[in-house]
Formats: sequence, structure tokens, C-alpha cells
Amino acid sequence: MNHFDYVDQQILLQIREDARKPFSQIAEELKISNSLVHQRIRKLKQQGVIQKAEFVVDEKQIGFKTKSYVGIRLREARYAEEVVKGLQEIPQVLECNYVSGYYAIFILVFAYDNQHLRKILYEQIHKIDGVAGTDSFICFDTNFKRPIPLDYLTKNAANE
Amino acid sequence: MNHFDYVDQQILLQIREDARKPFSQIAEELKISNSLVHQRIRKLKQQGVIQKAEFVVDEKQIGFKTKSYVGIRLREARYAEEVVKGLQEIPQVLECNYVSGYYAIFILVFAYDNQHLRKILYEQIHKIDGVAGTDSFICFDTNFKRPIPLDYLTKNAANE
DNA sequence: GCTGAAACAAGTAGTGT
DNA sequence: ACACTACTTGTTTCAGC
Repeated sequence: MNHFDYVDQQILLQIREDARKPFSQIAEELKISNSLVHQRIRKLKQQGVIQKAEFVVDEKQIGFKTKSYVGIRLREARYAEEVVKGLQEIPQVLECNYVSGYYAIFILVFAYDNQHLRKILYEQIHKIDGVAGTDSFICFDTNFKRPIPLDYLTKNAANE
Repeated sequence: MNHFDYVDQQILLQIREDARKPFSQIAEELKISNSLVHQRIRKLKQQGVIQKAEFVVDEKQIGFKTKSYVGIRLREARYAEEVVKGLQEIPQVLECNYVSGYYAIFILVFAYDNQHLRKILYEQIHKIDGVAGTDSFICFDTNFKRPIPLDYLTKNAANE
């Protein structure tokens, strides 16, 4: 397991909320040196704990008003790979997972509006060979969306 | 509709993939001045197109191996708000949406492992008043995950 | 493993076209 | 609406503790 102490956790908590926060400011708040922040962030990157920094784009502001999760059933399991390839060709499909349960594949779709979603479903997804059917769960509202807790790592670090 | 031209699009494409990319470097690549990049990013922030910059944390690296979508059915529709409040108390529930279709609420859960997920489901979610039942779609694998396309804005800008 | 200073690079604001 | 310049601030490296 990776080493992961209080300083790492505090740095992570800050930069994952604001990736452009100056390291010098973080250092000041944690009362550590400028360069230590730099060293720790480099370590976290090397370990793969942090991968990259992204600017978050508001989907509604750029015209995507309909967010929907879609469960996909296959005619037979062997079509899975091919269907994933087909889904990848549709830019509005932002996420694609193999799942357990009633569906084989579970995706996240962003469309301009409900009509656009209907088009994507019936003119594109349903035409992919191997797709037996779909169920859509259109998001009326997102109540909350938040980052993953960091407690597991610190708990484990305590055992080292 | 917002003004949104080629420069805006190019800047967005770059910073959403790397929020710490130096503005000066973006300026160089687009062959525009340093300060124009700065101005445009400020504009995009004011318009709400970009909200904040985040560092992406790898869930597996920090101990969360089980990702699952969970559909929640309610005993009666009027319980909705209360159930959302209950879900908010569970830190491993990272996203919560009101949805159309078979379920009333659809959530994203990250757990240490399958047993931990089971615990969250039966010892926490099922004990919230109003929850009639749940179905879990455990993600065996995420085939792809990508950012939203930006073409809509530029298409609309052309009509202005 | 951490700090501090020094060299370097980038962000910011004001002015002019 | 954009570029240029001067100024401020942050980043990064490295010697030393």
C-alpha cells in the first residue's frame, strides 16, 4: 500500500476542488514549505493517485439539456465487444460500462433535448448489431454530485 | 445564446484536458496573445461555461474497487426528498438523480469491495424510510469515459 | 525528508492601437 | 477586440540542514 499521511490528504482535498490553486498558498495554509507541496504532488502523480487536472464544463451551458442513463440488453453475450465499438462512435455517449444484473451494458448519454435522445436511441443505438433492447433513465434533476471520500487511505496508513 | 467562437472552443478543448496548462503555451499554439487567453477564460467563467478546475483522483488507487449504479424504488412518491436526504448522509453515494422510468432515484456508489457495497445497501439504504427496493448494476469494467462534445456551441455561433 | 533561497516561468493589469 | 509591456506572483530546482 502507498504511504499516505495527513499532509498528502490535505493537499489532495485542496487541489481536487481547485486544481489551479497555487502551491504556495497551500503551503501557507498547511504551514509547510513551498517545495514540500511540490514534492508531494509529484509523488501522488507518480503513484497514479492523481492523474490529471480538468476544467469542468457545464453541460447545460453548452446546450445539452437531457442527461440520461441507458441500460442495454444484448441478443447474445458474444456481441458485447462489437456493441461497445458501436457506442464509441456516438459522441454523445460519454461513459460505457459492463455491468451485472438485468443489463449487459450501462451507458451515460447527454443529448440536446428529449427528441435528440430519442434519435440517438432509435437511429443509432438500436441499429447496432447485437442490441436487443434498451431502457432509459432520464435524469430530471441531479440532487447532488460530490467527490470520493479519502478516509480509506489515511486509515490504512495508520496501520503501517 | 452565448458568443462562442473558434478561439473559445480551442481554449476549452485544451484546458478541460489539462487545467494546469500554462495560458502562455495555449497562446503560443493558437498564435494569439497571452492576455487574450486570459480574457477568454474569464469570459467563459463569467458565463458559467466552465465552473472550476479539479484534479482527478483514481478511485482504485485510493481503495475503492467496486463501482455500482443503483436504482431505487420508493414506497410512495412523497418520500423522495426524505430519501435524498438520507442518501446524502452516506459518503460513498457520489451522485444522486431523480429519474424517469422504473426507478424514482438513481445513484452512483463507490465501495471498497462487493461486501462493503452489500453493507451500504442493506444496512444503510434499505433502512431509509420510504425505500421500497433497490437494484444494483455493478460495473465490472468501464470501457470508456470521455468529455462532452463542444460542437453544439460553435454550430450555434455560426448562426449569429 | 524537509526547508529556503535563487533562477525561471507564468499570471495579471494597464495602456495603446 | 486585441496586442504589448511592465509588474506581480507562482513554480521548480538544488544546496544545505
